[in-house]
Amino acid sequence: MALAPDDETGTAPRVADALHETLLAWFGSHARDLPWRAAGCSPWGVLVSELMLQQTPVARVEPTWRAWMERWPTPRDLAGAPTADVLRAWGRLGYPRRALRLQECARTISRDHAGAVPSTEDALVALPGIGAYTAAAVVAFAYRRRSVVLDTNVRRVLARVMDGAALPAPTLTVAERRRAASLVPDDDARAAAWAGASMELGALVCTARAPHCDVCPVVALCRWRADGYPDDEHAHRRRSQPWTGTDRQARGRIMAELRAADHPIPETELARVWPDHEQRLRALDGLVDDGLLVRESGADADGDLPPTLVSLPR
DNA sequence: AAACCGGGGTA
DNA sequence: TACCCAGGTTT
Repeated sequence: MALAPDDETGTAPRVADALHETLLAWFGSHARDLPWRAAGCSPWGVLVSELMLQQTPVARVEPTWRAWMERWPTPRDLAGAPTADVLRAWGRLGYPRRALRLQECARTISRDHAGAVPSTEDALVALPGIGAYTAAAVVAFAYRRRSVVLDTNVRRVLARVMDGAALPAPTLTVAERRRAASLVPDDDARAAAWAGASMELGALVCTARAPHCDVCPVVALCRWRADGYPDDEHAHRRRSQPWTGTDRQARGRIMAELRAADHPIPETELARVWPDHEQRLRALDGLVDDGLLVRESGADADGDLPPTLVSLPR
């Protein structure tokens, strides 16, 4: 009866134990030495890293994170900074709304939490820019407490090892979350280590395109491998996002121009970086709506119609 | 459930 | 060229 499925989850407890032992041991010797994993890193440092790591790879986040934490070591420091400086420091990490949300986050923490990063998922999820994944990650990595950290890497690892699927379903299901929860060790310290280990395996070994099964510590437990690497069942439903010529690219060009400028710029001058008039206006409107840019009327020296100027918010 | 939101690296 | 990558918010 030892290999009978767990009545709640359909998971054999013995498989879970073997996964834990193997993966935690592997993580002990293969974890990357990242600055937000250092012993002295504050919860705020962990939170900042998680916001930056939403959709941006480690290699590009690391230098920005170091400079950011040196400049604004605490939530109160960031809360008091000019938003223009925050957006410039964010640089080319992408999705600049995250920078705005991070500063809002700092202000809420300063005002409602006495400047201390909350340690519960409920309080964390209530903060701007923090969803289920980031809240769980802060609980695990900043406070070393048990949580269910389920990002795209963990989903892929579990889909392969447990389900024998090439990739997880396009959208996270309730059953998937419940199964992931059942695999998190009960103990706080081991649960936090499990979160790091399962993410790390997905990031370094069990990669989406070309997994490195030759060096995988759990290769012997992997159902996807045992089943002969079946194809992705959901391939027909996945579509990649276009980039060239999109509004997103236009927004990026405009933001880059404004970050580089040290004074307001006439709207018409932005035609230099995005010639299409209609699309430029649409992108500009969106950026203003998002609070990433502000419009102001230009100086009116001689009664002519003043040009509209745009700049980063103060 | 689907759309929107950046940008750089790699096969 | 196509696809990948430590998500969250809005509709």
